Amino acid sequence: MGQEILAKGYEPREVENKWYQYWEENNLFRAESKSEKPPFSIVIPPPNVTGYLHMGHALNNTLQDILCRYKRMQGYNVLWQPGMDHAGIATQNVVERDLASKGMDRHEVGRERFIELVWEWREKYGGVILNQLKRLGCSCDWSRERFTMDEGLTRAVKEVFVRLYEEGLIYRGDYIINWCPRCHTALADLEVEHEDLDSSLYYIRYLFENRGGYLLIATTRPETLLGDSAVAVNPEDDRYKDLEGAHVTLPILNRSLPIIFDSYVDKEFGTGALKITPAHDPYDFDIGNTHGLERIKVIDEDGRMNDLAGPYKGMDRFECREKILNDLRESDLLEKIEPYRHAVGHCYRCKTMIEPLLSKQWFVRVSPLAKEAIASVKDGRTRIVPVQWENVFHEWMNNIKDWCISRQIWWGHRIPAWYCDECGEIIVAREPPDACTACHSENLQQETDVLDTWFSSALWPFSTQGWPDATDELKTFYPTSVLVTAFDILFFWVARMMMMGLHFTGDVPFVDVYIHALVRDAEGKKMSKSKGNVVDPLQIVDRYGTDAFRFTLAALAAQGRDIRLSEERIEGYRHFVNKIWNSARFVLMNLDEDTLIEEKSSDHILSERWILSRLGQVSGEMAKALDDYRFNDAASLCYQFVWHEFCDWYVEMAKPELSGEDENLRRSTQSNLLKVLVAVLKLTHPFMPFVTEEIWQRLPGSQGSIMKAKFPEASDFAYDPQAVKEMDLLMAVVSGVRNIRGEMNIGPSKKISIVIEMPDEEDANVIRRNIVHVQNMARVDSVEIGSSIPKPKASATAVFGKNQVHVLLKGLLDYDEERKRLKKEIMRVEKEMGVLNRKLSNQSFLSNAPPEIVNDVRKKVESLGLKLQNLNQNLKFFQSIMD
RNA sequence: GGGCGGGUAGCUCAGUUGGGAGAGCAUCGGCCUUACAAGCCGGGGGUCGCAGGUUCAAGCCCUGUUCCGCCCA
Repeated sequence: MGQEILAKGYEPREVENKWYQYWEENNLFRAESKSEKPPFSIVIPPPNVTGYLHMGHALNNTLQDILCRYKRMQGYNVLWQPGMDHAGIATQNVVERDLASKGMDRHEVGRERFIELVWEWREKYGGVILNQLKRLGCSCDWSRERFTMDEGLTRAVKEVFVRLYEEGLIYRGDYIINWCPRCHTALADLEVEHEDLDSSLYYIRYLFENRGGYLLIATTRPETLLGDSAVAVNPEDDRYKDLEGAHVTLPILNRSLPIIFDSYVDKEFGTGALKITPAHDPYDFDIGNTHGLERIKVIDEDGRMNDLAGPYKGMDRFECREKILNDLRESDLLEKIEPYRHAVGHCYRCKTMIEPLLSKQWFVRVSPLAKEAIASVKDGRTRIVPVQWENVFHEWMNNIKDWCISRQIWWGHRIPAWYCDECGEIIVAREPPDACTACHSENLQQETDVLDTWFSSALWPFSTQGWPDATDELKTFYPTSVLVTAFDILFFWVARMMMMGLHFTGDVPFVDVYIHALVRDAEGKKMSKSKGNVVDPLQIVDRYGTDAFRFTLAALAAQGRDIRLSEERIEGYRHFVNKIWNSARFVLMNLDEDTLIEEKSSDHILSERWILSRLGQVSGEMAKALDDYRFNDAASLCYQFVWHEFCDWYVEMAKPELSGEDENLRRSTQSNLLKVLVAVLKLTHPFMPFVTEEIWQRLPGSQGSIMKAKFPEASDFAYDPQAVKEMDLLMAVVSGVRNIRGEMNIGPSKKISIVIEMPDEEDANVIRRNIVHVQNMARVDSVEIGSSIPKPKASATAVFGKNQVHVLLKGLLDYDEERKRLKKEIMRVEKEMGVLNRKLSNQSFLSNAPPEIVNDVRKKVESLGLKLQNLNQNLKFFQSIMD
């Protein structure tokens, strides 16, 4: 009994830092650039450099860590590639706020200095989240950390930009884009969040020229009428058939507007007549192009009315709306206002209302790239799990529009394009050119815009591995094995990585994409700062320990469903951590100093043959579940096995052997306990890295970290069907007695005698051999076993199949209680038999159902029949006593 | 408006080729049985949203319907 005794309860706080440090110091997270081992690689979805850990990160990274630890234990050369993106707009905002607090703005400090300040900020405050990931136990290879603004990744960005430009897949042009007047930059369509708002539909009279009357036009944005260049109606609309060639007068500015015919116009909406403002609405822009209309821009980049807005010049767009409505009212041109609810776009960073603006921007021509990505999913080169996301992916990819990649901010990859002051030539190059390629002028200006952060994130799987160089890392780890992410960046990131990866490496960036759930609060709402329902993962970790938290996330991570996180659930799994701790405590307390795991199987006793059989099955099932990304199944298999098989039955059955006289049996039991505990720790390690390491390190004979142990396989343990069958019988006997105790309120301290009636001699022998366990687990004093023993008087009986267990209860038995209990049981069995008998008397069931199903039903009826017979006899017996 | 997902025990959710409805928590009863009261033993609790249909057999497949959530326009 020389083993170190574990503390009574598991205290995560002390343990976690210690082992994380140990893992790092021993380089256990390091991937090998070249290796004989098969590769397994994951690139982390790079968090923002400004970010703090939230529940989404916690789930996302826990799942990745589970996979990485599992694969490492299976002998793979695992790379978990960590890093961050530079979050252009968000980071710039942070540093600008900093400046503002000192009464400055970025224009005062200038571009160069400002970028220096951002780097300084990044060194000082950026990347907090990476240390937070460490508290979750994440086993990233930190020696390979990357940042999208690093030199290497910047080189990849330039290379990609130049090549795409040369291939004609990047172009610059005047288009309607989404403009954020607060961030002062263009945004991609994806970066606009639509929100339904209660608004109004304004009906405005556009007077006809050269004839009486007016055309009534409905609009949600009256201030844009200043930029109108036409009015459109549907050519099929009978109401407006006679308007061919007619003109109306634009209210207030009194310009003449043609009436045009376009089938885009919805006859049902408003009055069926649409004002066309090509410079301030994406659809109007398209119609304007079709009809060659003038683009009149009346709102500027600050969201203010410009010179062309006439009397409204200088007004804010919302102020202008009110003023125009007033003016229209005064001129009797505002006919009515109807309440109207519609979706309005907002900036995803700052929530400011988006202004669609005509602007010169850089775009990626996406559809040729999308084709390849679509094909790669269709032919299975990339597999999306769960599969239903494939539809969403295809839906979006098939309707994809060009991607606006230029941003009017300073923090980011500056677009490698130069404009010639002399001839206007555009030069796109990897290095700054000395002179214009067309006119040889040296007066060149570099483009001031930077690239969308997602442009660099799209290169992440290969830019982090050294591309465009042909590095060992690329050869070893690309394509990556799986990408783990939430669906909300399926388009932002996943699709774009696929397009870029396929185009530039010729191969998919990842073989699998596992899309996991979104974490919501207990009410099912998305967690957000503005709602104030954010739960800080690190507070949870502080309260319950990392292992309990991680296990909870895994247990809740069912495919295709959102996660509602409740603290009760986490608390429940903290109990599980403690359960494992205490089972280890028990095992260690009962080992000898020289106990070792032995591999003999011939003389194993029933409980050992059984637990090893189950261990093998569970190991196989857990591996299968993890291979299929069914994290919740893997977690619950683990929970069920450890608690309800290992602890509830096997450990209990080891107790008499440990305290018994038989020295050999005692030693082999010790050995087997250790063997099963070791396997349990290994199976659990990917979910609960800390507690398993802590216990592992205290086990006799364990060397190094549990991280390097081999994950158990089904074939590591002998499967013994006979043992499983015998154990079922034993469990039924024990449960039968416990059930009677429970229902009749006979406390465990009251010792009882039982009589077991088993017609089958072999069954009886099984129980005879294991009688000590029946006594121990059911707390029984004396037992009698036989093939036909008359039911003792004053006893309660548990019936299972053809077998019966009578519990002698002289002086303890409440006859009435026992009759009630029997009647209840009889009713239950009769109900069940009724269902099955109806099946058997159904001719079409007998002829159509597979024979094995019919056979099963027959067997069940037979066994239930025996049980019912016994139950009825018992009931009759009690009734005769009562009489 | 288009598309997707979901309604299963009081709560949160599993349920993988259709074949006897499950788990955790909560609840009730009994226990300090020398690993664990963060524990042990036992019990109760569901017309699987509603209505049809296919089938010998439907929580699962089909149709319709209602409610909730999300995505896209």
